[in-house]
Amino acid sequence: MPSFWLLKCESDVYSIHDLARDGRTGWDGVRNYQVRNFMRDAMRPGDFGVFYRSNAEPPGAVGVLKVVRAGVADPTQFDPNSDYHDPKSDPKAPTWLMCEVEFVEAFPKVLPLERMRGDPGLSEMLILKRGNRLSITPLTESEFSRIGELGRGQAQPRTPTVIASKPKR
DNA sequence: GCCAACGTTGGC
DNA sequence: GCCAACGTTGGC
Repeated sequence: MPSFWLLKCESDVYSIHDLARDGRTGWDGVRNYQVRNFMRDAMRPGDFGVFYRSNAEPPGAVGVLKVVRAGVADPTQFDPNSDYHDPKSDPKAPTWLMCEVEFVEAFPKVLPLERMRGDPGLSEMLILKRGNRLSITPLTESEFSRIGELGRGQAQPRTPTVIASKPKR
């Protein structure tokens, strides 16, 4: 039984189109202990994730990815030229982990954060809670599938919209 | 560019 | 181990 995740990335750093092009990438640069522990203790190959873009106009969900490896040592911590270099980290016991993900799909257009905020099925989603800044958060299966429906534009309206028109004479 | 929220750091 | 100061995130 897979788990489901929402992975945030600033869109000018790495986009869903970059992932579509690369096919597979290391989700590196995580420097938060809680998120590291998610990747170490709970994330497993075969899990699915929503790719979420932050610091973008509009912010929102842009596609789906699949976890192929989890809890892998993040090489950027040992790279003195990287913004994520951590000189205190011991190569024999790396402080920071990453996961590897592969492209699954890009939504035809971004599903804006604002749209997700308005959806009753997503009201408990952590990303919508005030002050939540974790770059990876768990999703329930129903949140994951709802985001997929909305993102693909296949969601049924809750109340059928009838366009009233005057009969032509 | 503002600012609320949160994590981290470091003096004591 | 407390907690003030500081840095970062990220929506708006």
